[in-house]
Amino acid sequence: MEEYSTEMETRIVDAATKVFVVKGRKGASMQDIADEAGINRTLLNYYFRSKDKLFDLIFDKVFLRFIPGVIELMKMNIPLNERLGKLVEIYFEALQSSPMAPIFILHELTSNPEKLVETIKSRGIDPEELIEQMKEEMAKGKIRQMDPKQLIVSLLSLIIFPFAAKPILMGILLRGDESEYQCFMEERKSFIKEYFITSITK
Amino acid sequence: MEEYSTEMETRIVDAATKVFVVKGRKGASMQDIADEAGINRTLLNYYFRSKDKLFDLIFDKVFLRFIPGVIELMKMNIPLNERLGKLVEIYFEALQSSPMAPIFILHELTSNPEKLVETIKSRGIDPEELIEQMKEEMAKGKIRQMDPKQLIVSLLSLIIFPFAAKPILMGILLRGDESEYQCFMEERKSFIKEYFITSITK
DNA sequence: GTCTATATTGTGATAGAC
DNA sequence: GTCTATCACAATATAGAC
Repeated sequence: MEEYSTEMETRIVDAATKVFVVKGRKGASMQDIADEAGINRTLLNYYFRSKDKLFDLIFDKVFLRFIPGVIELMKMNIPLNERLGKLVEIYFEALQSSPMAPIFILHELTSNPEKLVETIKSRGIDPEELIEQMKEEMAKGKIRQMDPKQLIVSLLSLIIFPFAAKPILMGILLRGDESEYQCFMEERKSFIKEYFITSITK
Repeated sequence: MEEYSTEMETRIVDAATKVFVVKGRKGASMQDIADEAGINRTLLNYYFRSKDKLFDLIFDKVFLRFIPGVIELMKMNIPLNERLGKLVEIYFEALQSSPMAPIFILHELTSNPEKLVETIKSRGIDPEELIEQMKEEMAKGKIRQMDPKQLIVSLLSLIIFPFAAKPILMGILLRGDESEYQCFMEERKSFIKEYFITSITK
């Protein structure tokens, strides 16, 4: 029985992730990845057969970074505002270690929409439970009346967009200062909790 | 003196825009664009010299769709909540005619960050005036105390992200129903005004 | 201006020596 | 497993006929 993941394999996967996430499926070449890994180009084919196979592997891996935490969260039996607060924590942590992931995922999905079905449907991602809880708490008068879906999308927007739009924010709003961006993102977490989550709670 | 834009040129630009916006700089081939325009491939080189030149033209054009309206808005002398409401209107209109533009722009900027300087800095985009107005109205107690930059980014997030994330929303939240997505986006405009803009106003 | 033919380069992938 | 050599093909771009 062989190992599932050799040292060389993880080395390649790490390099491929870096390159694919920034340049995308077409923008990245096998040479780029080999250079990043510091190995010969043909080794990529030896270990992963084809570029497309390697890409699909990376895409799944990057995409999955944003799933398990949410699944875990859904299992907890806690009040809505607490749950939404934890959602912010989970996504910020995932995004801070993969800030480019949103653009990578969304660009691939727009130029390759059929991919969505394969990747998502197979996992147990279902916001129905969260929506139910929202409706309940609205009925009880604990939070303001609104469409639960609008609320979910709003929260995700507030969290994810600033990571995706980093280059624009840096250029226009923060005058190219990297440390100012870090500072901005640091404060953002509490901003979302204080000004959004709090304000929907009655 | 020749015309600045012949019929063939606009035909090519229209086709190139469609293709580039969906597939990106590398993902799109000259053949794709020629097919979309229904012309011979070599005519693209005849009219626009190279793929990169054509792409840069398209990128500028698409990017600029989101600028003039905001510039116009900044000149108006109106209260903040009204101004933010108009900002929502302007962006929704621009985004509804180019829903893929955000991903297109952000993907290009992440894999090509130096591009930002050339494209943005040359235009007169400066949020300083908007930030000033926010500070004033906070000082007067008209809106809640908060970092003006967080507020701007939040508003842009709420507007832009749902367009960029269309494939995800369709797949997970709306179960693949296109008309439900249209309906969702239609309601979103008033949702943002009612639940976000209103809630920051004291 | 528009086409065909062709040059040229980049890139993914495999064969085979070591 | 890792390398060199090579193939096959796709893609950009240009030259030149019409």
